[in-house]
Formats: sequence, C-alpha cells, structure tokens
Amino acid sequence: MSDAEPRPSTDFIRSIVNEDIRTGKGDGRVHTRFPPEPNGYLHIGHAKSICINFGIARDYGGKCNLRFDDTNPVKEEQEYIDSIIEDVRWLGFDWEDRLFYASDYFGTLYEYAVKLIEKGKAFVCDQTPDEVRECRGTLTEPGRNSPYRDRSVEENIDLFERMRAGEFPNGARTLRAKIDMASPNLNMRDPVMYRILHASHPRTGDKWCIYPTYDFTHGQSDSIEGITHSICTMEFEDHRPLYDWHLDALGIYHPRQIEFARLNLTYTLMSKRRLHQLVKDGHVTGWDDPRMLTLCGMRRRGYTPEAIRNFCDRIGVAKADSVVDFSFLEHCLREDLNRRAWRMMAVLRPLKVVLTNYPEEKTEELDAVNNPEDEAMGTRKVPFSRVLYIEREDFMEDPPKKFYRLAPGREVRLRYAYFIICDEVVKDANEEIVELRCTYDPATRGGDAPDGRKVKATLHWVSAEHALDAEVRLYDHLFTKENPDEAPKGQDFTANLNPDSLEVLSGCKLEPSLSGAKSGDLYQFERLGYFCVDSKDSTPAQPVFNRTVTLKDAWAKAQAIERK
RNA sequence: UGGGGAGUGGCCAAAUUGGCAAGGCUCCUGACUCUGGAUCAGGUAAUUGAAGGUUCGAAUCCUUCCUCCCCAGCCA
Repeated sequence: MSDAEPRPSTDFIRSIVNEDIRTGKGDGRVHTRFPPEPNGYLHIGHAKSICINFGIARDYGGKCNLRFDDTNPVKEEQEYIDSIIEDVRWLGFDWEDRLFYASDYFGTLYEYAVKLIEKGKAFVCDQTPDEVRECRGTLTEPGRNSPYRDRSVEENIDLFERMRAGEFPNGARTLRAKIDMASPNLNMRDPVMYRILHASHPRTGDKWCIYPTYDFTHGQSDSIEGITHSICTMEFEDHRPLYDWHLDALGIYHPRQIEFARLNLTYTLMSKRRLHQLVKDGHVTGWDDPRMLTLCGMRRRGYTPEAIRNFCDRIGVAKADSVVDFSFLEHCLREDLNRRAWRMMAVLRPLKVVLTNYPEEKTEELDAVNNPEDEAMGTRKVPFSRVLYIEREDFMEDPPKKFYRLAPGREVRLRYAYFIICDEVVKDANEEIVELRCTYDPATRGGDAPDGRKVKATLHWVSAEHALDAEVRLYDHLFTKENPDEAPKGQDFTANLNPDSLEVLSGCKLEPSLSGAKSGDLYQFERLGYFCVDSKDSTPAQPVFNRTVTLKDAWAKAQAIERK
C-alpha cells in the first residue's frame, strides 16, 4: 500500500473525540445530542449542527439523542416541535427511541436546585429584573451582591417551595446560583437558575409555574442522558464555566462542552428572529417559502437531504467566524441532482415554430434519454409534430457573434429530433416576433446528419399539440447583498430584499411525460435547470413547478458580464 | 479601557505537532459533447493579520502590536 489515500483530515471536534477514546475517557463511549429550542423552524445552520452531532455518533459507533430544549413556555409551541421532528427525520437521521425533552427533567432539576440550596450554593432573590441588572455591574465594573444573598437555607427552601406553589407573580423572585458577583465573566455573577412564569407549557401544561433557565438545564440534561460530548456554537463558550460549575456543585456525571462556529451563508440570513420577521411581515409566504433557507423551505424548493448533508460535511468545522459562498451550496445540490434527476424538455417562454415542410397531421414518437449519467434510467418517447414551441431566448433575429442558437437562415438541432433551418420571422403589429417558419431535414431524424454536417446548437422543444400547460416559479436570492445586514443608515436588512426573488411564469409548455410528475420527483428541464413539483400549490389540473437551481450557464454568464 | 474566542489565495479549509503552504468552491483556458450541462486536462491567485526574535529550517515556538466576533435576558 505504497500509494495510500491521504487520510481525510479530522476536524478539531473529532480530534478531541479521538483523544478521549485513546485515553479511555468515558469508557470510549461517544454520545451526542441535537438540542433545538422549539421556538421556530430549523434552517441550514441547524443542519450543520445536526450533521456534526449525528455524524460523530455514526462515525464512532455511538448514539445521538434528539432533545428539545423546552424551558421557556412563552416562546415555544407544539407546531415547532412537530416541524423539527419532521425536518431532522427528513434530513436522514434517526434517534431511535431517544426523543427527549428537557421538560422531562423538570422534576429532577427541581431536586437538583434544592440540593444546591442545601449546600448553600443557591438562594432565592427578591430583586426585580431592573434591580438585578443594576447590581450586575458592567463589562468593566464588578457587580454587587444581592441583599438577599445570605438568607438561611431554611428560608430559601421555604421560599423556593412557595415559588413552585404559585404564591408569587411573574418576576417577583428568582432562584440564583451563589457564585461571584465580581467575576469578569458576567455569566458567573449569580446567574438565575429558576424564574417564575405563570405560563402553560406545550408538554407539561400547567404543572409548573417556575421554569429553569437554559444554563441550569442544559448541562444537567446532558448529564442525565450520559452525553459524552456536548457540542454547541461559539456564543456558549462564555457559558462553559457555568456549565461546569453546576455539574461540579451537584457532583454528578460531567460531559464536556465543545463549541464550534455557526454557519453563515452569503445572501442569506440565519437568525431565528429575522426569519420570524420575514414570515410575520409577509416578505415571504411562510416558513416553507422556497426562498427560505429553512429545511422545510429547501425541501419545497427541491433540495435533497443528500445534497444538504454533503454540503454540511464539506464546509468543515472550525472556531473561526466564516461566511460560506452560496455557490458552494448550489454546487453540492447540482452534483446530487445531476446524477439523479430525470431529464425532460420544457419551454418556459414559448415561441411558436411551424415546420412548413412537415405534414399537417403527422406525429412521431422520438426516443429521448432519461439521464445521460445513468443508463439504467432508460429512455422515453417524446411526441413531435408540425407545430412546436422553442424558448424565446433561443432565437435572435440579429444575433451577436457569440450567439450560436437559432437565427434567420441558420440551422440548429432540435434535441432528439431534426435539424431545422429558420426561413421566416413572423411579427405582429407591434413588431413582436410571434412565430418562426422553419423547414426540417427529414434525413436528420433522431438528431444526426447522415452527411456528417454539424450544427453549433441543440435546442429543447415541445410539440404544441401535445404540450402540458404549467405554472413555473423561478427563484433567486431573497437578498441582493452578500451580507443582507449591510443596509443603508437607519434601515435594516429588509432594505436589501430582492424584488426579483420570485418570478412566476404561466403558460409554460411541458413535454407530456411530465403529466405524472409528483412532489418529490427530481427533474432537470434540459438546458434550464432542476425543477420539482410544488408540494403545496400544484394540482394535476394545474401543475406548478419550482425551479430548484439553474444549470451552470456559460452563455448567461457571458451575457451578464457584458451587461455590466 | 473586563472576560472569552478567532485571523492561512476572492470564499471554505488542511498541513501527521518545527521539515520546505493539500483539497474544494469561485474565476480563466483548452479537450470532448445531441444540454453553452456533465466529464476530462490545465491555469490565475498566499511574503499564512503585522513587526521583531529563536532556529540550519517557523503557518506551527517566544515577544509586542493590529483587526474581527461574542458576553451586561428572569432568551436559548
């Protein structure tokens, strides 16, 4: 094995896992978890986290739990729980019987809290939110102790029990960890462990009126589940000392928290707050709008789980802030679609072509390849007749040098059909081109000339008589700027919304094989891009297709550069 | 001006721990082609944030500095 493959480099998290296994930490066990808060829909950034957590479990023969971090009933809803379960499953991951909720542990967490009170490591504080803020200090100044910090264990226990019993209104008291108000890490300045929230919880209903905070919940939940590596994003790095403090104070099993940089993508926004805003303010049609980088939006757009997973596996895992080019996501998408999608012909902006030397009543069935990348996908028949549609942009009356499609007097090939020559351009009163009159060469049936002559272009087409009508939705980036947050003074990201992010085309002409198209089928409309049936709005009578992504298009690119 | 992180071609990102700067995306050529797709071949692009220092040798070690990100929710 002299020319061994260079071993794929391991990211820093896997290096840590390797080291832990080598040193026998945790008996060589690997157990991760994906811990979403059910307060919104999952997006491509979550996919990265999902792929890391489930991927590491898979690679090391370990396990990965799905755990909802549902400690804030005022923001969380069953709708989100349902969508998250659906999306993680769709992405292709399996948590077997390990679907958990932090709320499953509310009882245990309460006991843990009592334990810390008994150890003198927690106290009930009567300060108002404003007073807490007041005493917290600033980035450069230490905080001051709460006047309630030195209550007796008995009084703390009594008050905490009464908090639980519902004796006090929201915000009246909190349970706080007794750590260090002078800590340079603000998270360590006696952080709140429990707050009073008279709110109904999607899972526990009205059983509780006090709820543990993230900091008092996450590590203990990890501990309870026997998590070995608790992987989260960088903004929690400051919380790690607190994560560790709770676990040590409690003296329970202590997982290790590891932080990585969250995903950013050009032309897209990832924060849930702003995703909410886009939906709420009607800039998109919903969480599953195909322009959204939510998993449900991407699914509706035609992204495959395979493409998303491959993308996540290839972008790498590191701690430095980064912004991945959107074109890389598209690259991964096309790579998958190219080898799986059925090739079809569809004309989006039809231009009528009449073959003047083709018999009026005649129809032929021509053979077309379903996928040149995969012979096993076979061939199909495509009907051909005297009147056809071609793409408007495939004809130019007065073409520039680099344009080598159809033009007056020029010969091109109709894919899988015949060579045709354009003899005449028919215009209406407004000088609009409404029809092309062409002649075909019967000897070129199937697309090859027996005399060996070549044509520069091959066009897609659809027989008018046999065509299916459809609506096609073309999508572009939701934002015009690589960084949507880069807005003019006084304006926010909505100033960068792309007015052309959606273009709806009606009266598109599809080849008849598409009549059986159903949601989830992957298609390439030849020379145009990849398309899918819209899962919401399409009906057999009125089909609606979404453009998932265009094909790479050297001609379009050259034109775009020329226009600049 | 406290604390915590991070800086490697335009964008991600490796570099077996001091040994002669991978790979992918983008971009540009060319070949091939019944998709201006795919594929194949090649190319442009990095004094590794900066300056000093140690060393035969530094992206890796030491000093100083610069820049960016996160933290003052009873959100996660």
